[in-house]
Amino acid sequence: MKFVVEGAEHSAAPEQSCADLFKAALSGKRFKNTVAVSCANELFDLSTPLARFPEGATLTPVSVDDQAGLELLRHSAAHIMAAAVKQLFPKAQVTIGPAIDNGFYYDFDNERPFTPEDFAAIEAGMQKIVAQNLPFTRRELPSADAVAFFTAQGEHYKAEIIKDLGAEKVSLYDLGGFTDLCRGPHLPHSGFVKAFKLLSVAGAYWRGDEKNRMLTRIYATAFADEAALKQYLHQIEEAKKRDHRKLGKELDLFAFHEDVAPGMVFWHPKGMLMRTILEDFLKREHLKRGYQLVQGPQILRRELWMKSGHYDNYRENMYFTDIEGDIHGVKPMNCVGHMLIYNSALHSYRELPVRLAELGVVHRHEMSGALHGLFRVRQFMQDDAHIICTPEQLEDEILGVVTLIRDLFSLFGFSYRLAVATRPAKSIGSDEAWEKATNALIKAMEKIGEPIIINEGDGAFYGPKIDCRVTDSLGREWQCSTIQVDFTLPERFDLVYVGQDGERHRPVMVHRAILGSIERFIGILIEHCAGNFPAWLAPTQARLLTVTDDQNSFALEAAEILKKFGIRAEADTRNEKLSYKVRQAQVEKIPYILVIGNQELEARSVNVRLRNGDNLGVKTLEEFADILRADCEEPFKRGGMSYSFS
RNA sequence: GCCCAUAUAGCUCAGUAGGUAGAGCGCAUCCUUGGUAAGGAUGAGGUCAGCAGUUCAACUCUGCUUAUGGGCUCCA
Repeated sequence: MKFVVEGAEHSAAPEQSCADLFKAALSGKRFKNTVAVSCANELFDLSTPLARFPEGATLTPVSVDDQAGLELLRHSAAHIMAAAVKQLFPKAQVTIGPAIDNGFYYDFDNERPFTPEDFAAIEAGMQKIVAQNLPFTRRELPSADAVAFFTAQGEHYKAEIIKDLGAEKVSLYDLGGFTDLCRGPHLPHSGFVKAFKLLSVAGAYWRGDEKNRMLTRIYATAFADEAALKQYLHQIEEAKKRDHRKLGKELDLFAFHEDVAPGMVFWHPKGMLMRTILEDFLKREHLKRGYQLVQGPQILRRELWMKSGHYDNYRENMYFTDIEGDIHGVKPMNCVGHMLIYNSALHSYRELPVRLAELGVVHRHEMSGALHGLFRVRQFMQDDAHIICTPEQLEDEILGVVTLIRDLFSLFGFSYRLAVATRPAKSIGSDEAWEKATNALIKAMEKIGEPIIINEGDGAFYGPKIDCRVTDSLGREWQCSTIQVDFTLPERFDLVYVGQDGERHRPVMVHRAILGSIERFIGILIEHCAGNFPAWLAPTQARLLTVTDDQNSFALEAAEILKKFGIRAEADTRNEKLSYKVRQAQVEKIPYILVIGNQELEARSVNVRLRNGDNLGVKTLEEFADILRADCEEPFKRGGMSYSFS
């Protein structure tokens, strides 16, 4: 038989394996790293007989250095872990163990949950298996036989999986004395797993369903060499350094008082200042774009939540309070307030679109286990707005919102992806309304030149939506913005407008939030820039440091002058060495450090040092103000926006 | 809500066969007036998360509660 390997034709007997073919076709070094074969986008074991492939097929070697090879290595490492666990804990049942981003896991059902104290023993067991270079051998069995096989071994989860698969036959992989149900492919032998580490244990429901038994999941990672593992562990450490919870404390931005208000933020002066600058900017930007700022009450009577449907669908996430025997609900969303504001007058088609915006504080009772720093809190502010328009205006309105998304995220240096979510199986509204609205969303994205990604059936039950995922500087994705067309609320609240024909018509209503939760966004921003906030947002923009007490009065005077320029400046006149003050300002990540010694004092100027250590030399206060102003304005130019100093 | 781990000074952490606690940073006072990432001395600071139990004795062991961390589930 003939095959194409790396562009060249090779022939081999059909009973030979891919390994035989590659051994002849590849250099020794290349062959040594080859762990699998790829043919027509499908992966196979290296031991697969050539007869399995069609004459003339292109067989691509998969190296352990490839992404695909690494995934395969991790999957095999999961089997090795399961084998080691079974040796140590024969009563433990194995379930599933896939490769994931950055590693792998395996879920076990043991009489007692595993703990990190078990790691050393399990790792030692894995090391033994790795050292033996045990082969992964594939065999196929009729499903019924496989069920009998696993049942006899007491592996009831495996038997259940096979039954649910409903296939005629299944493949099994043997590794030493351990057999696992698996599609494969796997490494030729366990010796390829040169570096691995168990990372954590976690509870995980069988099949991800909370009604099922909770299994013990062991998270781990594996690499083809020790250096890659070390680098990965180092990367985890680096990511921890920019954890917003850690930086929030270090930079004194915010804190939690878990004993009195779990899941709710106490904003300290610096954090609140930053927040205020951000909110202020958002408000101005919304006004510029034709939104009207409004504000509804924080608590509203239960009857209203019944009308809106929140009482039926969202009650368990809401807080309620009894006021003179009347149950009131704390708002989990801002919609209803905006509906009432719209309905306070009869609107003409001439007034549409009405865009009501609110930096609204909402409360949602998140489950205790779900709370996570600023990312998941129980009280937060949304940059929320509701657009009420005619069906014809919908496309332009969506375009406006998508443009705002583009401008705001590029301001912070995030990249983002938009996706349209279409009608789910369970939903309300007419086909025509769904189709019209979905098309408007897609057309608006086309107009602005965004790639069209469709998430079929992922819309809300009440309407289609556009979701936005932003990517931060570490390459992590976050769901922030959402644009949702809503077919229910206009009905429930009987929203109308008077058309040109004098008749009453039902408007279209759109919910939208850009940054989403302000708390969460600030958390993301902190990690995105590692606490090095852009100059326009930094709580302290410049700190004046004196070399000796002799410069103190000028430093205080200079700080006042800079404040008059609209700069957030402060003087550090403490009796400490300059290097000590520099270090502290640096640790606080203050964008500009202004040093004043006798030289600068004489010239009534400052020596400008940047947070990255660069020195811009001696500048007058006016010159420095210009530098800082330009630095603040720079990011706004990207979105064609402007930021004015107060 | 579920599984595992954790809870010691304002912060970061150490500690003890079970005999009521330490360091560094920060803070205060003093000395020092020093040119770009930590000058020195002295001092103040803790009901060892909360509640119960075992014990002559609990920060330490046990149970419960609360919260936090890592996950699962949830996020109409």
